[in-house]
Amino acid sequence: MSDHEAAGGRCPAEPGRAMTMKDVAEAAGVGLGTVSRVLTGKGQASAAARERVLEAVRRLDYRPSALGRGLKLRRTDILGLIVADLCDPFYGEFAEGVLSAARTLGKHVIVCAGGEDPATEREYAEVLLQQRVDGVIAFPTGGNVDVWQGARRLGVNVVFVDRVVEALDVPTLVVDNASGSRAATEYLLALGHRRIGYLGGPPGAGQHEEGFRAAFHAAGAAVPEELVVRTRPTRESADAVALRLVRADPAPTALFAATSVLGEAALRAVRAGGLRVPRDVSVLMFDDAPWASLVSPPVTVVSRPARRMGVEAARLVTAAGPGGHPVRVLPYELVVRGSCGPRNPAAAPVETVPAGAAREAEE
Amino acid sequence: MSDHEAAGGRCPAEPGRAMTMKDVAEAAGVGLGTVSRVLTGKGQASAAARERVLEAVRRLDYRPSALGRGLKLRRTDILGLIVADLCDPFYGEFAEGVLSAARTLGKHVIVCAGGEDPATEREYAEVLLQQRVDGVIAFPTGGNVDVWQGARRLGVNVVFVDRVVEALDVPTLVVDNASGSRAATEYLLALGHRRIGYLGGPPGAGQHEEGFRAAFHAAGAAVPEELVVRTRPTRESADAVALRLVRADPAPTALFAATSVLGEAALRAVRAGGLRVPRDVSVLMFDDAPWASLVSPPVTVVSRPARRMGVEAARLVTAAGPGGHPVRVLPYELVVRGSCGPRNPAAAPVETVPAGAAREAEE
DNA sequence: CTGAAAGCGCTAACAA
DNA sequence: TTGTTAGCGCTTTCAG
Repeated sequence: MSDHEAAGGRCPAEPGRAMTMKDVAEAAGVGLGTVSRVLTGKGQASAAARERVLEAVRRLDYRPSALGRGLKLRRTDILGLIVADLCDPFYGEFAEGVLSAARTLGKHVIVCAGGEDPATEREYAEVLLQQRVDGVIAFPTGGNVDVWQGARRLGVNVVFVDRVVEALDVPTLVVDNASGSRAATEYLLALGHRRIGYLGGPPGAGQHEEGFRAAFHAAGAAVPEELVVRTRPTRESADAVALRLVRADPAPTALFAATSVLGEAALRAVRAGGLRVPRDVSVLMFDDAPWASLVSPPVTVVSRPARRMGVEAARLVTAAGPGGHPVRVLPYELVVRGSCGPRNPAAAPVETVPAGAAREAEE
Repeated sequence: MSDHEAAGGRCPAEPGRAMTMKDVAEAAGVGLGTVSRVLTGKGQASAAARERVLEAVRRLDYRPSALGRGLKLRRTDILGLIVADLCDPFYGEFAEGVLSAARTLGKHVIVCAGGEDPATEREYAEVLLQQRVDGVIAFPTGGNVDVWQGARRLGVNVVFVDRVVEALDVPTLVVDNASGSRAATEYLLALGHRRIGYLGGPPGAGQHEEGFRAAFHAAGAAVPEELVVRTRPTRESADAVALRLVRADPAPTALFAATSVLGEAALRAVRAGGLRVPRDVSVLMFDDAPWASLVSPPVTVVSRPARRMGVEAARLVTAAGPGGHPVRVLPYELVVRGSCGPRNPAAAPVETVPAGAAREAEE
């Protein structure tokens, strides 16, 4: 009705209405179908017609609309990705892997960062479904069962990463966080540590705590409950909690962090407390962040193949249909570096100043 | 033609055809328009009708299709984001800012990581335009002028970040990298350094090198050309180049890295060479990566407000129309920590083995 | 080989 | 207030 002036668009940079396939057809003097055939490559078209169409496309600077196409094809070539926090190098690398694999698969990725919050997860999942993405890759919080079920009904493939959700029969890609945490904790235990502080994320974010506890139980030792703390995955919150941990009264002799962001916090807290690693306190964390080998001493970590996980997830979600194993387990690796040492009972209350001076200051 | 069996979909988790607004209308016993009015909130509807519609929506687990909506509205509520590398904490934080701002603006973000490559940039930009995103935020490589012009013609808002492209009149958000680099270099120069190694990204990725050179010129000193190197932004490539830099014959007494990923490489190279920071070599880099203050000594950096830049960019691209300043400059900050010290002429060629042994080895 | 036409799911204008 | 209708831009039969 108000489309009359749209015909002769030739201004070089005005937000005039976008060219459509119909415009191209007219400009090329062919039918709509011919244009489509030429552009999609499906179906035949005479060399002459093809040339005229291509010429018109060039002249009009035509770009097909993925909207029209998607509506017709019931396929958007878009993937959804829900991670906790792009600032965490693990998720950064994972996302990079997804993006890179998606690219070779001819897909694009809508990325959502939802910070382990079920309500946010619901919101994002809902939005992705409405976008009719071809698939979504998510680090599930464990909730929102209904939404995830709705996905399958809409024909949207879902792949979960890092956590298995029992209530849902969704293909899942994990590293065995529980085992990794257990192995790490056992390593610390073997070094003689008993007062090991555990710094974890919100409940549901991995199985680290279970592994931590399992190691203690297997060793017949009691879990130091007052040293087991969880925090939201922000640097501020993590710092506060880590500081509390380090200052616990019978101080911990080792710290285990469930993510590298929490590991950072642990290290900062240790420094703030004037403690030395590993002499005063050992530190161990999940994920081999690039900086882990840069600090001194380099941090002993449980390494997960982040990028590869991203690549695999993208492939999995694209290889439609419930084919094969519902949960695939990728290997972790305990990379021993220099941040963990034997517990030293002799070290007593650490004295950073001569004993005499310290007493002097108190008097 | 083959749509006959789609009517009575009630299987709980089959990929049956998605519900449409028409289905809802029928189930609720109202017209299509009424459903739309209720769901969009625009226009009137009796309480009775509204209730029946909502009920039907719930029963059918209906989710509106953003495709149909977008086609009609000529608006997708999707933003495109093109960064170089999500593994670089700067881009990670930037992306986090974009995502977070987009969320409050009711937009979603398709993220593309293109590694500073013009060809890849073109591919991504093209794709985003075809998706008819509402806007795109990009760290431009400088090329692909035609595509970016096409964007405006399609009514797609574009915002550039970090680099101004003279040939294009696009709203741009930058930190003055040239000034920041110059200030940093002057700092090094003031410390007495002359043999400063420059480790940069591909040409076009920021104005760091210009600033580096400007500082030398202003000081009347000659740029040590053999110490100015550029690399692709991958860790492998960066490591190789950094190593070469450190091993240059009259060795550099200071290193300036244009990104934190390059800074990592510099540090690794320094360690590999058995050198100590800042005694043997000073190190300075762009971007206050979280690990910068964690290593010892903590790294002196030029800090840019990554997250805030992301937030601003998202706002800018959403606040349609060419309103206001075409290029907005955000402040950087030189954060002096412990990785830079005065040049020590007395230190002579560093000898990690006794001089005699060295000669011995040569003979 | 090619043009015409139907329809994907939605919104908005119009008529009732 | 509400139902009907006309497209948004594309792919895909189906005739010609």
